[in-house]
Amino acid sequence: MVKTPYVDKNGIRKGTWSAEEDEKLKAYIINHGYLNWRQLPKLAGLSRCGKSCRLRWMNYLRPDVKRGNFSKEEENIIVKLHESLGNRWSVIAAQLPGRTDNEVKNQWHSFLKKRATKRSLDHNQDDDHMPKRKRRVHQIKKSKSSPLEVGEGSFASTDFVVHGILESSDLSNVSTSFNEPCISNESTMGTYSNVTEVDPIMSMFANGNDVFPHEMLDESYGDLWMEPFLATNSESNSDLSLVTDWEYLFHDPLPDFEDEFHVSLW
DNA sequence: AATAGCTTCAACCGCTTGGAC
DNA sequence: TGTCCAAGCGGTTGAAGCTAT
Repeated sequence: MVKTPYVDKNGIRKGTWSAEEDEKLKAYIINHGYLNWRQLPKLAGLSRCGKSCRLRWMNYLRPDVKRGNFSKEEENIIVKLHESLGNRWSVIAAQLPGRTDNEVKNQWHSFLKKRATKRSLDHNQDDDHMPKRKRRVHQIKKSKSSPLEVGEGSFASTDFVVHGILESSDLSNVSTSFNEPCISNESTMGTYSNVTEVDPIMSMFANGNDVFPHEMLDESYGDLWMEPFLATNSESNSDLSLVTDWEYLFHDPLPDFEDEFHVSLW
């Protein structure tokens, strides 16, 4: 399952990483961090391009990468998030501590896609019986490359779009050896903190509830990436209203978490 | 046992984004 | 405002491993 190593015309090594290369990269990053991926291979004594080094570190070498099979809970999260976010693998992966976008993507294509398709078909049969509830149309900042409209799934044809999902939440008790920027999206996600509490939403989800709360934030709540999403207790709910159209999104009854979160329904 | 077809997943490629100037 | 560059993201590829015949 590996690509045969070779050296391209520029003398850049490609393909599978050797154990020696791994060690060099790891040692360099542990000692110096990674400020400039393009310079890094030179400084670390590697004949690789910076991109390749970055990928190797992010997807394989960094200490908090979780190896092994996906749990049922993780699979459920992927399916649910994919329903609302589409192929935004890095965003989805950010909700799965220790999992990379590449892993999530591979898992989706090799297994979960079939499951989700089946689920979607099942749900579509029920669409006519859905409760008609008033829905707010969220305006989204649409980028050229990553439109947020959902192109597939059971609600693709409606007026509903997801404004964004709060990504700054650290949904795990992630601990990392380094005080590095959050790896999945350095530019927007801040840093890993020493989070010791599991997010209640996630713990609820992990505890077997087949539901996942999506929060659609109104523009007025500010930059969605900057908001401290962790409304981990009721004290914080005055600043951050979590708005959801839960049943519409997931065709599931709204779970009983209104005690912990301020949930607005229309 | 041989082999064809399928699955898995590490790695690459090309495009987009965002910051600096 | 436009250009350049580094980093990030998602799609795709390729080869080993697995399974069915």
